[in-house]
Amino acid sequence: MTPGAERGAGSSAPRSADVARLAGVSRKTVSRVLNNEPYVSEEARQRVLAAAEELGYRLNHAARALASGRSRSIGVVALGTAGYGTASLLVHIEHAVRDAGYALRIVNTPDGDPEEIADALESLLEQGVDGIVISEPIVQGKVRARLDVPVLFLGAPPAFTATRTVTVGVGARDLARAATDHLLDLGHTTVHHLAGPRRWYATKDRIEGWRAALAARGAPEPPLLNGDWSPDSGYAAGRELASDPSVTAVFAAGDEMAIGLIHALREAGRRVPEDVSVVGFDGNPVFAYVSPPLTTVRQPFEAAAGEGIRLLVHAIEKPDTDPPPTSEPPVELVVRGSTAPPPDLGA
Amino acid sequence: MTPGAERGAGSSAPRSADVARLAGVSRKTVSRVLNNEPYVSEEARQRVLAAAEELGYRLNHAARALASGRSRSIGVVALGTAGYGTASLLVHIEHAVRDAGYALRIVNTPDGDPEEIADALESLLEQGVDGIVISEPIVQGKVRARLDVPVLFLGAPPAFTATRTVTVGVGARDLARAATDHLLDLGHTTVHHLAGPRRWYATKDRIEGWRAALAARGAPEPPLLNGDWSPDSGYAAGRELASDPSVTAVFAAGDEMAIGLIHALREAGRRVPEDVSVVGFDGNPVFAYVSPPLTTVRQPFEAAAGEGIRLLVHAIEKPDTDPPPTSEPPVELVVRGSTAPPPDLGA
DNA sequence: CTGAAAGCGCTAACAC
DNA sequence: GTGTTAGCGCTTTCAG
Repeated sequence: MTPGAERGAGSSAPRSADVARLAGVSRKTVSRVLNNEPYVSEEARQRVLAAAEELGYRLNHAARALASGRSRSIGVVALGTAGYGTASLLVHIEHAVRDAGYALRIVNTPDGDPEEIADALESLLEQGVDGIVISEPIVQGKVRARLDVPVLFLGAPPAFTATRTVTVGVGARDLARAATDHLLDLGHTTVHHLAGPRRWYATKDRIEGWRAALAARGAPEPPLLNGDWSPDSGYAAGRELASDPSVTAVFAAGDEMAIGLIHALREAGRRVPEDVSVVGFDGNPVFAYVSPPLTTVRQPFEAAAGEGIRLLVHAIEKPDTDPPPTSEPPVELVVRGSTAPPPDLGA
Repeated sequence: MTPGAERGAGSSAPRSADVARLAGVSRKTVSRVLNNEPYVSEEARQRVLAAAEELGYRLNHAARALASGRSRSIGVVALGTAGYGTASLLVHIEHAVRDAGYALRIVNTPDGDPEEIADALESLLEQGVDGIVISEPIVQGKVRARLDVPVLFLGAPPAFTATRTVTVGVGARDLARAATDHLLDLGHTTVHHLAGPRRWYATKDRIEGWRAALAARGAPEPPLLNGDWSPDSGYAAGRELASDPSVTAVFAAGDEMAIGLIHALREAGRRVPEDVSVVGFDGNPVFAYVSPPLTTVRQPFEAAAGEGIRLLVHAIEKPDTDPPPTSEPPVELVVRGSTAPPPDLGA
C-alpha cells in the first residue's frame, strides 16, 4: 500500500494528506492554510478548511513540533504553594499565554530548591517548550541549566543565564515601601516587618522596600520577623510581638501572615488597629470582609503576567527586533480597617 | 553528508544517534535504555547513560510522541477562579501527574461554558495528551467533543462520553450533609443554604447533601440563597438574611462566601455565632485565624487528585485490566468558633 | 500562487 | 541481548 493510498473508512484519525486529497490540493497547501501563511488563494483556503471540517481533522502538534523545531508552547516553573498570590499569577499567565496562541506546560517545584528547579527546567526543555517562565524564583543557590530558549523571570532579577532573558517586576519594592509609608504617615514611630522565607526573591524585595521607607524618615529599624507565608507563621510572629508594648505597627509580607498575626495580637489583648496597626501584602479580596478589614497592597498580577508574556513571546518570535515598550504597573494601596494612628498620639 | 555522519563540533543539539555512536551501540539500544526497557546488558546501559551525560543529551519528546503515538502527558481543563479550592486541587493534580511520570498541560476555561470546554478539550487533544482531567465541571449544556482518550471527571459524574471515563468524587454530598447535620445537632430548627452558581456540579452536590440532612430530620427547607463563590456574593446574601430574625444557622457552599456572609450579618447587628451560626466549605486554613474562626468542612483535594490520577493512568496504560481499588476519603468536619447552639435554646 | 521531495528524531517490528 | 529497516505526520527547501 503506497503512502497516501485509500485507507479503510473510519480506520484511524485523518491526516493532512487526507484533507489535501479531499480538497484537491497538495499537503503543502494544507499546511499553508493551517499556519495562516500567505500566498494561498482564497478559494483553496476555503476548500481546505471545509475538507478539514468535514473529516474532523485534528492537527498533530507532535509532528509539527518535530518538523518545525518549535512547539508553540511555553513552560512555567511554578512554586508549590496554593496561596492566593501564586494561584492568581498562574491564572493570569495561562490567560496571556493562550491569548498569544501558545499552549501551557506546568511543572511545580514544591520547595523551590535549586535542584528541583533545574529538574523542572530540564523536563520542560525535553518537552520542547519555546520559552520558559520562572515565577517568583528563589534566591538561594545556583541553578545549573543549559537554557537555549528565552526565559522570563517574573518578579525577580535573572537567577541564571539563558540565551535571552527577560524580566518583569511586580513592583514589590515600591509596594512594600508604600505599605510602610502608609503606616509612617499615620504617625507610627517605626514599623516592624514580618518577612517571608529568606530564600525567596519576593521576600528580599519587600524587605528592601520596607527598609528604604524607614531610612527615608530616619525611623529606627526593628529586628526582622520571619515567617513562611502561612497564617500559622503569622500567628507565631504575633505572639512574639504581642509582649512588646512598643510595637504599634507591623507590615506583613503576605495577607495570610497578616491575618494570623492579627489573631495572635488580639488574643493577647492588643486591639487592632487601636493598639497595633497591621498591613498585609497581596490584595486577596476576601480579607475585605474580616474584622478588621485588612489594609493591604495589591500586587499587579494581571499586568505583570500580561507584560511578561508579551515580552517573552517577542523574544521567541522576533529575537532580533526591539522589545515592545513596557510600563510600570501603578502602586495600589488598599486602605481598610486594620490601620490607624498609633495609640499614644491621641493621648 | 550521510545521516549520522560527523557533525561539526558544537553545531547543534545531540541526538540519540550521537549517543549511540559514542557508546558504540545502535540507536535502538539507546532507545531501550532511555525507556527502561528490559533486554539490555547492564554494561551497555551504563555506556549509554555515560555517553548521554557526556554529550548533554536531551531526549526529544516531540519525536518520541510522533513515533510512539503517546506523549506521556496529561491535560487538565481547569476552571478560571483563583480560589483556594481550585488552586489547591490543581497543585495536587500536578503532583500526582508528575509522580506518575507524566507531564502536565493546562487549559483554563474562565467561565466554564460548554463551548469553552469543548475548545479546551480540542486544544488538549491536538497537543496529543494521553488522558484528560476535567476538574469540577459545569452541569449546564452539552459538551460536543470527540474524545479518544480516557477522561477523569474529578468531583462530578461524567458530563459527556469518551472512550473510557473514570470518575472520582470528593464526597461533596456527604460533606454538605455533615455540615448541615452539625448545625442541626446543635439544636437549630433548620439550616439555610447559600449555594454556588447553579451551573456547577459542585453546587448541585452540596444542595443535595443539605437537602438530605434536612429531610432526614423533617426540618423545613428554607428557600435557597444564590452566590457565585465570591465573598461579595456572600456579603450580599448576608444582608438579605440579616433582616430575617428566624434565621439562626447558615451553611455556605464556600469558605469565602461564608466570610462575606458573616461580615454582613455582624454589620447588621447579628452576632456570630451567638445569634447566627455559619459553616463554610473547603477548609482553607487561613480562616482558622479570623473572628470568629470559621467552622467548615475540609475537601479531600489531595486524596481525590491522587486516586483520580491513579485511575486515569491505569486507564491509559492498562485499559484491559481491572482498575485499582479506590477508597472513599473520610468526611472531615472542622469545628471552630462560628457555630453554636441557637439563641432561644438557652433562653 | 502551488507542488515534490526530503527529512525532523524517535520508536516499532522484525530479524539476527 | 542487539541491530536493521521503516515509517510516525508534519514542515521545509526549492522548483515550477
